[in-house]
Amino acid sequence: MLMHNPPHPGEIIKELCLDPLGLSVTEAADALGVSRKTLSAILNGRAGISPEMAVRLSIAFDTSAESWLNQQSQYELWHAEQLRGQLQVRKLVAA
Amino acid sequence: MLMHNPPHPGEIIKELCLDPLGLSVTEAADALGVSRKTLSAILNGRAGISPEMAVRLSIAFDTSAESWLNQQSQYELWHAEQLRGQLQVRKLVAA
DNA sequence: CCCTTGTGTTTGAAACTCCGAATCATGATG
DNA sequence: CATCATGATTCGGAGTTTCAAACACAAGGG
Repeated sequence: MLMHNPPHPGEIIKELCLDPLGLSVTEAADALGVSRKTLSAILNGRAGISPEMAVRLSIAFDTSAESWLNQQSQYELWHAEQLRGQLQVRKLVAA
Repeated sequence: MLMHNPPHPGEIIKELCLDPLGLSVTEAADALGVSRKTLSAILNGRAGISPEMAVRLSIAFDTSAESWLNQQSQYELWHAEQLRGQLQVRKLVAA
């Protein structure tokens, strides 16, 4: 079922972008053009990756904005899927 | 560059789900378990597809929640990309 | 003609999220 | 001890998703 609880994208940013370059939160936030608080919240999973933030990440780290946004989507979707059984929805098309 | 302004996902829902089945906004909203207002806002592009709504759509129309959420992401990303040049971001990795 | 019913949309309010400025707590340096 | 940098937290503002209620509009029935 592949029901593995995915890590929040901020964890990925830290491990994949900040740590390898030895960047502090302050340095990275400054480069990204956002406040330390904003980046800190993302790294600690208290904020998601907004579309604008995805573009910022893509510029600073030469990656694809789409991949960051998709990771965020997958993370949010996993949590929404946990509620699938509780949603009162009527099927309109045969399974 | 494929810079085609993408339609908001609500338009897709209407054309791909409601219209083929001859469903009214009222009927579809009722089946999805949300208010008419909520669905109306989505169809008219004044609201996005939330993760929970993506799961609702996947149940009612036997589709993948991921595809709906990805369409929403792509739509938001396109708008964010329009601001790419205005963002004050410093490259941390060589292009 | 008026009244009811059904349609889609809009208004008003509550809850939530992302963000910056300011503040706090911690640890290092002089 | 005092100072400073770092990361996290609190406070407030702006935007978004949601519902309940009310709105405008059309189509029929009395």
